[in-house]
Amino acid sequence: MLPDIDSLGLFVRAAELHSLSKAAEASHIGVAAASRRIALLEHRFRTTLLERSPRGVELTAAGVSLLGHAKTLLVHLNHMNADMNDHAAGRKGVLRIIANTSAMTEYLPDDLATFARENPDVRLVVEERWSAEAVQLLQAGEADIGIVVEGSRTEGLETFAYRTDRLAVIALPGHALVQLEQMRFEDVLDHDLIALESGASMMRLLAEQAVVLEKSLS
Amino acid sequence: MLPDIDSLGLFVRAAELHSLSKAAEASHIGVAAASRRIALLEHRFRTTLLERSPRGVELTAAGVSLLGHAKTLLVHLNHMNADMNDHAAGRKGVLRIIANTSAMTEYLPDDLATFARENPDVRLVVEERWSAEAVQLLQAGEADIGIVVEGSRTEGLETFAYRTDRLAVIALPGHALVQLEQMRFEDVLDHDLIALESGASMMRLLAEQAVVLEKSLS
DNA sequence: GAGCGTTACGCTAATCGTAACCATG
DNA sequence: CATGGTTACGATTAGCGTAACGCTC
Repeated sequence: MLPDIDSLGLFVRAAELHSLSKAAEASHIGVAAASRRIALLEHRFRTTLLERSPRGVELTAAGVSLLGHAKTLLVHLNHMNADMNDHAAGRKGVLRIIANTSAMTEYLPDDLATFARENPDVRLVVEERWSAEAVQLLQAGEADIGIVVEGSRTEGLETFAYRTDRLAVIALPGHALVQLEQMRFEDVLDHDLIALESGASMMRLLAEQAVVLEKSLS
Repeated sequence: MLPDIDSLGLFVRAAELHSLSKAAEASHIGVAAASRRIALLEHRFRTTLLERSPRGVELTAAGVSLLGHAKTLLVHLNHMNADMNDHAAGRKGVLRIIANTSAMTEYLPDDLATFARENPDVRLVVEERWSAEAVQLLQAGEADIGIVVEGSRTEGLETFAYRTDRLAVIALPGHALVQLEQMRFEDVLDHDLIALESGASMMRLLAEQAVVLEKSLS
């Protein structure tokens, strides 16, 4: 039911070289075998993939579709192989972590240092991204762990509470906010704010809270 | 060099059922064959994937890594198969289009109607997303065409100009802006605006232009 | 001894390369 | 007639199931 990898690789080469013969050579098999493998692929899919002519092959519509899938599939397979090579070489693998700005600067460095000390064989790759991007990368399998701000849309992902982040307001001495005995988020909204870029999830979160309070971030 | 799909499928089942025998049965092959296939996989990767015990199998660290890769790989393979089945059935495939709000409401419906009339065998799937999300989906191969606002980060993607969008300012009669003979973007920035959500790319674009003019959106 | 995984041994079936065969510019 | 793809045939080999075996609870 499922097609085999080698044939897909052959197909990709044939499609890109516009030639079965070249593809066969590149795949280190005979032309006859190549022809049959493609034919088998077509029979399996019940569709013609290549338009044959005496001076090469061209993709059909179905071929174009398959080419896209096959290429990303092969790329993924290479990632897998690389990972497994890491394991074979003793490294226990790569842990890809995506963190937002606050985690990156606050808690993460310490935690990562501890983890790295206890697991010297695990290679850590850390990237800083906005929460929304982090979720996308996680869903695409491009990363293993993401640290995002509360309230992010995390469909299909497992979530755990990591740390609590405290936000502070900085104002000039004598500013109206400083006069207050107890400052609530609501009070802050009455003033102009200098904060993060508007794309940051932190800001989205603040904006959502502002809406709840029937005010707006300005 | 590359592992075969069937073995990966077997491995996934073995990992999830914690049993080689069950996995063999589920894969419609004998236990002996299953054992050998896993052994071959391990030999190929030069790593042990499963910890054997008299009452089943458990994943090793390398096995956990492989399981993740194998599962997403198999999912992708199913997508591919589905697509090819579409082609076999005469449908020329699915064109997945991601559009932002303005394209969705302005130009796209007409263009899609025309295309659908001329290509009845192509199934169209349209989704509305913000430009940044659209780019992510395209890069992940989850969509074929995206319509985004100018200035989006489109690394690794081909871009073409689609349509020009005209923005309008709506104000009460007698508003300062209405008095102007000719209104420039710069002039608009001197006033408070009610526009789209701050996450929308359109807003990012406006904000960038505002920065160029040394003003700010408020 | 019941359950589970592994190894040994024939056998079948898939796959290959060589070579002869078509089609087109 | 040179180029590129296809089909035929014999040989190789990779993969299967049956069956015997080893280990642990």
